[in-house]
Amino acid sequence: MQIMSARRYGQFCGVTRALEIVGERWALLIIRDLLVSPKRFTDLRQGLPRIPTNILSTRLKELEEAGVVRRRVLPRPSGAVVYELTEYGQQLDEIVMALGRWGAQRLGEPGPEDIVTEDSMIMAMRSTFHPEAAVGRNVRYQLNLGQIVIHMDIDNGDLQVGSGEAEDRDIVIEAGPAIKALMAGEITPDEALAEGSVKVTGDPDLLKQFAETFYI
Amino acid sequence: MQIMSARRYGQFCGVTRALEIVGERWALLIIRDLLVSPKRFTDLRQGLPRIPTNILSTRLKELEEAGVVRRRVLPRPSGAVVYELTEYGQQLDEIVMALGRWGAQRLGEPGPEDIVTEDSMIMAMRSTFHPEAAVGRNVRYQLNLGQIVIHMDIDNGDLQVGSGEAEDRDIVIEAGPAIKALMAGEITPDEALAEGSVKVTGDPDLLKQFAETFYI
DNA sequence: CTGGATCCCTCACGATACTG
DNA sequence: CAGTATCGTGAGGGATCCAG
Repeated sequence: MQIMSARRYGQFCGVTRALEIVGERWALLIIRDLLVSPKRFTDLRQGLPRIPTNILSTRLKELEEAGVVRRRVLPRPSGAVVYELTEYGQQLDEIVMALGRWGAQRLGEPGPEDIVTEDSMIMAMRSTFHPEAAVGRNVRYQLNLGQIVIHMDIDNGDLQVGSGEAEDRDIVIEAGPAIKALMAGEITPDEALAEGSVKVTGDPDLLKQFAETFYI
Repeated sequence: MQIMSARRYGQFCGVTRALEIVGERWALLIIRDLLVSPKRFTDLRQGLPRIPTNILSTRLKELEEAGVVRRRVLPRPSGAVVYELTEYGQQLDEIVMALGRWGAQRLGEPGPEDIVTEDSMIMAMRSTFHPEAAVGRNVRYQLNLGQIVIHMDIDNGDLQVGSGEAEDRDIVIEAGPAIKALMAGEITPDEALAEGSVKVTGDPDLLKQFAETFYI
């Protein structure tokens, strides 16, 4: 008789159950990246450079078993394996974004070893979007952070965030970690431009609109 | 120079930061219980019987350091030590409730070792409350689950959940794990009463109202 | 090259005993 | 009551290897 998996909490409770499913180390970060798009094993590794492959492998199996992730083999000739969230897994979208907003309040300066990934930025932009500031507007932002390029398309107040350059962009914002200071209200758009920590190509007023639309 | 704490994820990201703060094992369960009320060390142990005391001790220190929990010594003559959430910690309320709703969808039958605690039930009732089903209503439910007795007071559509018996209660609901089956829609109130897995003292129609107000 | 499996090592966690 | 001390175990970290 199986006494009790040591990793269980021994309570009949929703929170407890949730943590047994996605509370293990790395699990919610895998889900964060899969919320952006389905991915191959190697793509997940790139988005989480410090995860050991055996842990990634184990987590994917556990999440698949729990019905959070689905492993899918693409049809020939590709034959590639992709991992994607089930509908149940997609339900974590709001929770992961809320956690991101909560944690962002304690993001100080990036450490020397800290990296920024494309998927984490896409989720960050989605989670800090304030629809009430964008009602009825149409704008296309492109954001360059070193190698990372993403775009935010606001169509009639609706947000779409994606990888790569924006088509017909209204403004290109180029920044480093200062983008967080700007979005956290630690500096104003004017200050950011003045000190050169944020550069724009296009109407600088759009940077103000940006900061009023995306903030913690 | 401190290279990097092994427990860090090495990313400059809100989700990552959040998980570094509350992602360790047991942390969110401690917070779940503190969301209900401030507690002493021993109270926390009772609500989390399987937590080793050194882990509880360590987590409390980490959470205090992160500004999530505050350790407070009550004034004389009590002199007791209580742990309570800071305002930053309170912000986890919605997240913990959302996790509870998400995990509750995968709560099967309770295992032989599974226990139910008062605080977890209080959070479960808060998180499954559907205000739109209670607008303008005034009801006082008492819920007995073995030793555990809690009450839900709906005052003009507003919910307050607390420990112990309800004053001027309209109905006492007595149940076991079947309360979850009822709230998950796996059985109807009529079936629950018919098979005896739920018993009521008071108007049985109030049990239907209950199931329409509190559900996953 | 993708998608892992395997190995070894370390440290966080778990169980229990003990103390101011 | 409110924790600390001790020690064993297993999950996680890191490197390497392997099959398709």
